Amino acid sequence: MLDKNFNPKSFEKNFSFDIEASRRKADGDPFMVLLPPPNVTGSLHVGHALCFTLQDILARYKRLKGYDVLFQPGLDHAGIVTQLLVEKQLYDRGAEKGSVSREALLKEIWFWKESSACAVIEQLKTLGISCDFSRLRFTLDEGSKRAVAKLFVKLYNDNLIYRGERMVNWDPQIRSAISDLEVVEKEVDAQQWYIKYRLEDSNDAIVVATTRPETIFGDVAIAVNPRDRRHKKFIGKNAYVPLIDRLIPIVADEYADSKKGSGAVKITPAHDFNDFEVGKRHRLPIINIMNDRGELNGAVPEIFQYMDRFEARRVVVDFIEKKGQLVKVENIKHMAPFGDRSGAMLEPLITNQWFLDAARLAIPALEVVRNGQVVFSPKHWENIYFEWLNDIKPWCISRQIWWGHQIPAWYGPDGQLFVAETAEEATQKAVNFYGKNSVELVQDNDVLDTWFSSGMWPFIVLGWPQNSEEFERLYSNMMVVTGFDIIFFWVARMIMMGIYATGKVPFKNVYIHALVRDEKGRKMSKSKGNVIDPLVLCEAYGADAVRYTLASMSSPGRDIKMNQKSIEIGRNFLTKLWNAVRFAQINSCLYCSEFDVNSVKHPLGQWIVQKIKTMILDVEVAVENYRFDEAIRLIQQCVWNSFCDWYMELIKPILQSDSLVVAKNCSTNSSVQNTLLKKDIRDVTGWAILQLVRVLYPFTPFIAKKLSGELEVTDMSWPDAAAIDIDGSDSLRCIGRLQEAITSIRSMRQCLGVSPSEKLEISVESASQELIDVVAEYGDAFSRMAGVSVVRDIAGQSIPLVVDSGIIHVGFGDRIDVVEEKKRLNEIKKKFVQIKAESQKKLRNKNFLSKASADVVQEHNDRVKTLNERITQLDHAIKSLELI
RNA sequence: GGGCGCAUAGCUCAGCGGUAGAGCACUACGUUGACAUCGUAGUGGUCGUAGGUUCGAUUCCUACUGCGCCCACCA
Repeated sequence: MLDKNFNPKSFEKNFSFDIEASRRKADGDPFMVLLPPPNVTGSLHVGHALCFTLQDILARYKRLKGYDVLFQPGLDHAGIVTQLLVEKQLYDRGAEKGSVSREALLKEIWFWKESSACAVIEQLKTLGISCDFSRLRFTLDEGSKRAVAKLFVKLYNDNLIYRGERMVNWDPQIRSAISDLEVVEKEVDAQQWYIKYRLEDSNDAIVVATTRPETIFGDVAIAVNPRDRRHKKFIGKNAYVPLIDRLIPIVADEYADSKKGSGAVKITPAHDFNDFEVGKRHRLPIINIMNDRGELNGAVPEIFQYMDRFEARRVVVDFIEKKGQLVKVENIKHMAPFGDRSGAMLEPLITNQWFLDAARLAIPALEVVRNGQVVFSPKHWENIYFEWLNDIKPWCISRQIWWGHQIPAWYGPDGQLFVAETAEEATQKAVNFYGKNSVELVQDNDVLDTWFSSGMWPFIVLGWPQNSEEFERLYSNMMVVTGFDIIFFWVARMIMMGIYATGKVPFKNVYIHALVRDEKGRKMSKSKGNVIDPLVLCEAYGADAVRYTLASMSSPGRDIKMNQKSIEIGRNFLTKLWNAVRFAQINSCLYCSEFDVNSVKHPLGQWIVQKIKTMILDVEVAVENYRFDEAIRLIQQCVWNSFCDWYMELIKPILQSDSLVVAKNCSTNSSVQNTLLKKDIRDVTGWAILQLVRVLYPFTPFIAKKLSGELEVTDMSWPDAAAIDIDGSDSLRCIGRLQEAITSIRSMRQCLGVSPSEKLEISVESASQELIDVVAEYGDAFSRMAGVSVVRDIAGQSIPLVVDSGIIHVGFGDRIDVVEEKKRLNEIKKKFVQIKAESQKKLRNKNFLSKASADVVQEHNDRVKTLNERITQLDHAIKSLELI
């Protein structure tokens, strides 16, 4: 028997994670969900909780449906983030910066990774994410390493990977290159200095505006716009770079914008992406003045050497000012690039890096989305995908850090490059190349961008490059659920690399879920302190409630604004469900396996069976369309409204009374009939609860498991709605009549301020035979729910209550205010007349009749007819009031 | 500068070419044997603005306004 109090902690913790249940089934159609591997660094946020919950709903739903489901878990080594984190821990423990060797650091990270991985998995389990944890993979495990090396070599041999000196975004804090995607632009307060560059052979000077005066040592030209009259005279002349008096040419280039700054721009090809291009066009030299720490290097005058870039900026400005070459300073706001991980201001820097020719891989990746082989939901994310891939730049894949896949490239003593899957292979190549017996090779120090291995994840986890049966079965049959922020980072790369490596798309469906924001709609971030920890929510409300609420708020194309209190939506619903099942238990409504739902004869039973059948079918559609919000709404409505508010209230008299009014046409021994009826209702109720629990299982697995256990049912399969075949239309109409009558009486009671404890007399003599029958059949429930006793003749005065099926007379003793009551009825009539008039107007419109669909015309005809009846009844009721 | 999304009840959001919905909040009443994490009944909306298409527009189209986001630009 269930406890009186619903306490999720009492059972959620008790369910040790069921690995068996999360394993694949041999039969069934294949379906795979690829969990976006969370960073091994740590704690999951609500966004993860949402993302994983939605995937888990899909995985569990498909399992119940009989699919062969693989829900593949994994962890990402998250190169830069993890290395920074562990380094910081080491420094915090007293290690000196720069003193830790590569081997020592890697050892430390591997050690730390073990415990962190466990913590992440525990969080997944707490949320009830039913991955097959026996198959847990890590993006830096041996299998991943082999696959990465293999693909790298293949790409290299196909000239899709190359090494070269290019300008990249450089993070001076991490001291590594990063990819364009890892650059975040932020608006910053800055200053713009106007500096005089003296001209050669003249006392004249040209004024150049710059926000980066420290880079003047790398200046190789000044560019002006050829159509800029102010500067035309300077073109072809030379100017002296301040402080160092190096002569540089003044060139004409469209890049110079006469509206910006002074109209003349200094060209520093080594430290600006645009200047680099201008430099190439004019064959200008490249002078690199910065080292990898963002300090000025040996190419600058000695006093500036090893000076930090920001310090150098101040000093340079100071010197220029003293020399009288500073014209003015402006305070401006402008966008500057920062590293998304370190937060440091980035430097464009020319370095030797490895690049992937993404543009070539993008061609088929674009095609598969265009032709519908891969479908995004919601659809509009495809535009974002196209936009990025259409203009994709070479991807810088090398990082100057240690934690990651070390690049499978080796150098000979003379710098000769050998790219191979293993050191042995590389050595063999070198031996052949040099014609010697042995060669000492040095492996490239760099590691690959973390997203390189992430992009290979769909086939890595399926054992690529081995072409297993599993791979054949599941690859291309998977589903990816993720946030829009990693469409470029991850989704696009999985498609590109998947097609390249295997010739097939890794998945057909990508569902992009909402972004979880705080209650004010701000993005959650540690610095704002508005982060909600899903574990805290699970602790407070239970994991089911968290899952339920997140799913209910997950409507497409809209971000989720949430606060902790919103989890009450789920908690309250589950409490209601819990109590409903408790009620069933108290009344011995258990699931009976011999029970045949199609044999249900009692209208109440037919009614709830019908409601549940419809709900199941609708939920199926909703889930298949990733409308998790819709699914939750449907379930909640069925459970709370149909099952609890109506069905359970209506069956109470049958279950609880020994002397119930015998159903119509039951002429034989009434106690025998009672017992049969009770048994019938109990069976239906037990059956109904089991269906509700099964439908809820994908969404709220813990409570579903607990409740199905209470019903002594272990088999969890999705209810087969198609097998439910009863004609419940009469029951639906009949219970509908009952509902309307009860609601109307309750409403009138409230309106007249009659205490709920006071029984009212009603008479249904003027109603249709159908309503008379229904009231007779459900007399007890009716009396109880409406707080009335049904009589033939009302003792005192009565008010006519007009419902769909006729007039119910309600006795109100001497409380009746005839004038008020007439007014009320007239208001209702007025509304009906108005609606009727609208329909009639349409029906008089020839265009409407000829152009509107037959259904709609019929609907309006029916409406007019129904309203006529009700208006007649209202008139009748008003007239009867006048007789009082 | 280019693009995308959103605008519906006090709040959070569904919906939809044919009589505007839910949850929360609010008001009134209520602890009748599943449930106060509850029940019953209510209050509350010219569906952002202006045009257009249509027999009919909250729904489709266009423009505009406001909010949010992505990409690009960075002297």
